[in-house]
Amino acid sequence: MKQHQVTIKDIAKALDISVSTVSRALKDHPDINKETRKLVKETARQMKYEPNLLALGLRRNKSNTIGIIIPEIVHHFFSSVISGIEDYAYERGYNVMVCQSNENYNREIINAQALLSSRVDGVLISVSKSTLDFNHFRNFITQGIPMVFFDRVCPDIVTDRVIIDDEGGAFLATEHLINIGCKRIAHFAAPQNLLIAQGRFSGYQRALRQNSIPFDPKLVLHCDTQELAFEKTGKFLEEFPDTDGIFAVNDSTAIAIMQVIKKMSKRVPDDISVIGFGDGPNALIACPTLSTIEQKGYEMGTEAVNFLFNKIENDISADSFKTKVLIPTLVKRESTDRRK
Amino acid sequence: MKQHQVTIKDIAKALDISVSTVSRALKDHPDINKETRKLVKETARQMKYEPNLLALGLRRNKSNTIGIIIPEIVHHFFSSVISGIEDYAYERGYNVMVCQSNENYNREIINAQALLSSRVDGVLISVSKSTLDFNHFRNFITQGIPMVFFDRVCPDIVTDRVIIDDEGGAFLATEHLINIGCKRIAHFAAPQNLLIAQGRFSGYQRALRQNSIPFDPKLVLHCDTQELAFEKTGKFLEEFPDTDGIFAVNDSTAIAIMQVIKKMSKRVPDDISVIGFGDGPNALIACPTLSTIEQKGYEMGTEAVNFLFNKIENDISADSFKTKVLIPTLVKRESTDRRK
DNA sequence: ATGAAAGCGCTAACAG
DNA sequence: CTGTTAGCGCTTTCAT
Repeated sequence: MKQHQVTIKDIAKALDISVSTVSRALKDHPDINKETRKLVKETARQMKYEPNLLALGLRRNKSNTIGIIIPEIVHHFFSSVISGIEDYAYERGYNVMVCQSNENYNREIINAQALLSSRVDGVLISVSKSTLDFNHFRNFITQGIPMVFFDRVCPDIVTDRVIIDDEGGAFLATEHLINIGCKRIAHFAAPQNLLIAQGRFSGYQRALRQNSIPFDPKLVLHCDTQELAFEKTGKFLEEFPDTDGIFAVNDSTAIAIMQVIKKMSKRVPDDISVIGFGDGPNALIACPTLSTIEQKGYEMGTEAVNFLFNKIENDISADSFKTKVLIPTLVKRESTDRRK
Repeated sequence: MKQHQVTIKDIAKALDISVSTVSRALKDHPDINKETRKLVKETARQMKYEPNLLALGLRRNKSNTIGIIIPEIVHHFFSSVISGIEDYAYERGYNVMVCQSNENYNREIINAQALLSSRVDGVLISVSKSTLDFNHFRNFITQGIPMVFFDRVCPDIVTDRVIIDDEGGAFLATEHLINIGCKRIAHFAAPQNLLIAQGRFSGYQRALRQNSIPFDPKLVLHCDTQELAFEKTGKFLEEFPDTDGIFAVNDSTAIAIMQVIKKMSKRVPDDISVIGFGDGPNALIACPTLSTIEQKGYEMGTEAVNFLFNKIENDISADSFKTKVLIPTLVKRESTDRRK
């Protein structure tokens, strides 16, 4: 059974002084006698006093907690972001509450409510694939709770944002395929309601255009997971056997595509070159190693939480909103290496 | 700036009734008139009322939050555990506070304090590699806060535990190497202060013993990360060129070992067979695909949090402690497939 | 069926 | 330098 945890009242009683003296002594209030302060602190230590954050939060209307809503934790990119957020929050003395939406809109709504109820001081959000309506996020704004979107941002809501230059990254990826000689380049894309998916698609198109390669909508399909790749790649390549390059919207899809290609006894990169997006650890493990676009998750986390703390701690500039765009870089590996 | 969030007081004022009526109406207290209840609930909805969990927690001495202390979030196994915990906690209406120790003892102490201050209702812990003293965890016991260790458990403290049968898993792995014909089997191990490392080492030894293969301490080395594997594998294999099997304490080490072996122009599995432990997604991506021991992270998370809720919600059996042992299974893949 | 008031742990006027 | 008191939002006796 949960015990009564030591309170300042207990300390006060033990020393026969008032709670306010204890409170002040613990936080080095200048008015307090040095002797008293020392005594109080020592007693607190002995009694294993830990301040009650619930009480403090109630009093100050500040929980010292930030919330995260993220599609899924088990994903190298997202867990890297969380790690960055956690490390930075730790330095600043904040706790982190993590909610995963599991790409589910309804769960995202409940997550938002939970964070509202927990009176978090700020939220960091990456929206679920299935989310089309964003009103559940507006409540944070109404309540004056700072909110920063990262990666999967919300198009309709004006807030701070940390994003990758998806368009630019996709452009780099596609142009790289063109440079190594690919003529018929397919794009395995994510659902177009996500801005990141739109950006990557645009970058792909721009690269084709700038290199005078005709855009063929048949070469673009919705396929953004390993499972879908296993399901669709075979049929796709039978239907379009002249495909000689594939730009996949993420690494795990790209790797699955390569595995299917290998099973079909075609070779990567010689018959079909493949490039992904993300540069997780898998890219280096895959055979051939996967060319991809580097996307710094940890850095995205620290940048996002940095924006958040700026808003939380100086509520002055509360209505100027910034967008930080992280510039991705091309990582060339074996899956696009045709020099032979 | 953080706004005043709507309270029951605001609702009471709006309807010109007392706060106690509002409170009761919101939680379907039988004494309340149906009309009133309906009215209150409707008004609450309109005013976007969200109960203040800080106040509730203070009042009830229960935060509806559970804490996790974990070595690192960016790790497939651990993030799977968190995911399991989060999903289950979500179902039960609990929030999850995540702290990562980054394998750092001092940070683990501070994490524990933070969770104590946040008055979490229970904690789930996997200890850091560098932790040798466990007194910071005892405070949870003193405070009557249920605690469950998972995977990296604490040897000295009596609590609920969820572990993998590491000894058994390691036995399976090693015996599999023996069965396919390996004679000189090395073990790339983790620091022996971790119980899991001890277990895996013992399983390795038992398999050798039961198969009458002499145990050679020179074939055991501390090497439990990708980096260490890149650094040490080459030298090791030069020194012991007759090594024909390696059991690595985890998958990422095993995969790095295979990469080094390939660079040395030896073949896996024919010259040296390799087996890992964990069965993360990497095992399937590696070339050759990695034989390994399956370790169910998500299930470990749900089991652990299930133990925790039993303790939290029926504080009756508060001093009977259970240990759940998850039985790992052998997954045979190409890295140990010598049938040719 | 509803209201008044106390109290959870803490801080911050205000008073001495 | 220290103590008294009110109040953060909520629940819960105890009245009515």
